Parts: sequence; structure tokens; C-alpha cells
Amino acid sequence: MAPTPTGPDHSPITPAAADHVASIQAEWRRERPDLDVSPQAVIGRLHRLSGRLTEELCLVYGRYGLGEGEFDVLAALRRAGAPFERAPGELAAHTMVTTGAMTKRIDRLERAGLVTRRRSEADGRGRVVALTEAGRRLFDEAFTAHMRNEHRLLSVLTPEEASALEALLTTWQRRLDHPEPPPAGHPHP
Amino acid sequence: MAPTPTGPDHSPITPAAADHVASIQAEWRRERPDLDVSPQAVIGRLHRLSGRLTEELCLVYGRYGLGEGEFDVLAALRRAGAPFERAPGELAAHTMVTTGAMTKRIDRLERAGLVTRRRSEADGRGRVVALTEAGRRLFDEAFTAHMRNEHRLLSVLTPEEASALEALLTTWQRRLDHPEPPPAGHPHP
DNA sequence: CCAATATACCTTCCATGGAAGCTACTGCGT
DNA sequence: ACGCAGTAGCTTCCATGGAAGGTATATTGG
Repeated sequence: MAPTPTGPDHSPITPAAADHVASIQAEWRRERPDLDVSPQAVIGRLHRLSGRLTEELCLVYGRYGLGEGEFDVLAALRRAGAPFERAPGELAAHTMVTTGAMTKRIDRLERAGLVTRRRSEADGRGRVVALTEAGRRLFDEAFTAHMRNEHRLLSVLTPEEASALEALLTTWQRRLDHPEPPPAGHPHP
Repeated sequence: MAPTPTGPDHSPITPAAADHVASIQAEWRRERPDLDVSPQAVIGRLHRLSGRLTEELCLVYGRYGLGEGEFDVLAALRRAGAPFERAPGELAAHTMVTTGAMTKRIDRLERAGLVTRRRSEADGRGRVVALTEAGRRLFDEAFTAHMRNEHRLLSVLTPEEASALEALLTTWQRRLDHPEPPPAGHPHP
């Protein structure tokens, strides 16, 4: 579905509800008055906003012939620093996909000449994926554009808003990962 | 076996970095000191948290034999209110997928006996997708569990934190949709 | 009424990723 | 040395969704 952000009418796909989530909540309150659907106000909006931002980011990746997956792999290699090498398993862990998916991402990048794959000298089971010079150049350019894009997307928030949002997101993630840290005691079995 | 003093040490796929995003930013500051990567603090965390929450939600969907897509379609039908009917195009718009994807979702739900498909009487081109009694029962049960799950996930935030987060997310989404609303004027042709 | 165009859904093909199993290699215990 | 368990990456199959085009029906101008 072409989002056509510039498109005039196109109301069918984008109900253009000032706030889609709010109207969904209203419908649930009518249909299931027995439930408290207030968490959707946060979780639903987070989900939608995340999707919206990802969509925008992918537009930039696409300009460099990259998908989100390929971009992430190149980023992990670039972040490693010279000589820009990592094992496939490391890359899979960093980008949160299975090793099977990583194999295929590396296949595509190798075919495009952006990375090379060779056997590890230290461990015959292992492989080493390395950024090629072409890969590093393309990625550095793409990443620069990517950061420009992220700045643009974030620029509609004030620095205070962005900072408050960052803190809340960090807190939430941390508390999900570590359910009960405050009450000291019980080191548990 | 890894001692991991404090580490919950789960799967190798989840590096369990206390804050993965922060360490990624540190790497970028070392490798690309020319760029300001601060937006990642917000966008990266939003992306990761969204993925984490979606994962948790899908676990509940799965307990009822539903994928995220099917759950969304059933939700849109259920929200419509009795007799729980909508056109495929409406469903596609509500759930933000293409009509092609919607056709396949409806195929699966129809095969599972959760919805029916019939021709529209008013418009021969149109179809009407309706929740079956079995579909409504299954979904109402699944949705109750889903909301319990969302309450659980949100419960690690205080009501004040949740409310602040909701406000920030709403603001961001709104400003992305409507780039320049404040300077009143130009009702434009 | 007929032709031309628009609409609504479906079909086909392709891209991507997960799950599970396979293969090659390492490293340890005997 | 030798064999076996563990590890790393790869392969296969399947599920899901997007893009583009096809088909049937509706609508409109003549």
C-alpha cells in the first residue's frame, strides 16, 4: 500500500483519525465495558509510532539499496571498528535474529560485494564476516543520511520532551528485564 | 558453565546488555565522532521496546492459535459491534496492511471457522466478512487474556510514568502527522 | 443501452525471517 | 589416539506480507 505521504485525499487507508488509538479505545469501551483497556493507550501508541518511524527509516535505507536487515548487519560490522570483522553468531546476537536469518542476510550482502566471508583461522567451525572497502564506503554514506533522518524525525520534539521520553523508555525496558530489583534481600537459591 | 554473577544469562540471542542501546551509542561515538548519534537514544530504545512488547503479546495470541495478523482482524471485527461484520477493504485499512495480505488473513480465519465470507448484497464487487459465533467466543476469551497481559507489562511503570509516556507518544505521533500546526492562519484554498 | 473508466477483491510471485535439523569442527575424557 | 558431546554455521521448509496485475462489478458520459 503506497503510503503516499504527500497524497491528498486517500482517506480510506489512513482514517486520518486525529488519534486512531483513541477511537479504538472508545469502541472497546462500548463493546467490552467489562474490561479496562487503558494500557492500549500506551502500548498501542508505542506500537504504531514505532512502525511509523521504522517505515521512515527504511525509506533512507532503500535509497542505498539496503533493507533494514542488511543495514543492521553493516552497522554492527562498522561499529566493531577496523578491521570491521565479526562472526556470524555475534552479528545474529547483536541484531536479534536467528543464525538462519543471519546466514541469508550475509548471503545477500556478499552477493552485493559489501562483505566477504572466510574461515576463521583460530576455529575451523567459525567464519569471519568482514566489511569490504566498498561496503564501508557505502555504509558510512548511508549511516550519515540515516542519522540526518533520525534528527529530522526527532526534531518535532523539544529537547526536554525527547529527554523525558528517553528516560521513560529506558526505565520501562530495564524494569521488564529485571522484574524486582529494589527490595534488597533474598539473593534467592 | 558461565558464572555470570549477576546475569540472568538467558539465550545467546538476547545479549542481556544492561542497556544495549547505550553501548551501541558508545561504539558509534568512538567510530564516528563526527556524527551526533543522540537520536538513537530515543528511536533505538523505542524500536527495541516495541519489539519486546510485541513478542510478549504474541505469546498470548499463540495460546489461542492466533498470529498477530489474525488477532488484529478479529479485533477489528469485534470492535465493529454486532453483527460483527466489515468489508475486507475496511479491515485492511484498520489494520494497516495491503488488501492482498488481508485476503490471506481472511483465508486463514475462514479455514479455521472463525469468520465467514459472503458477497455484499448492495455491491456485487464487495464482500462481507463476519465473525462466527465460535470466532466471537474465541476472540473474547483471547482478548480478555490479552488485556490482562497488557496490564501486566504496563504494571512495572507507575501510573504517573505511564501517563507521561502516553502523552509524549501521542504528541510525537501527532506532530509527525501534522508538521506545522501552531502558527494559526492560512486556512488555505 | 453501450463503452470507458473506476472500484473491490483476489491471484501470483517474490522477499524476508523463524524453526528445526544437518554438517563440520573442536576439545575433553579415557 | 579415539570417540563423543558441544558449538558454529548452513540448509530446508514453511509462514507471512508487499507489489503488481487480473477479474468481476459498478458508475458515468454519450
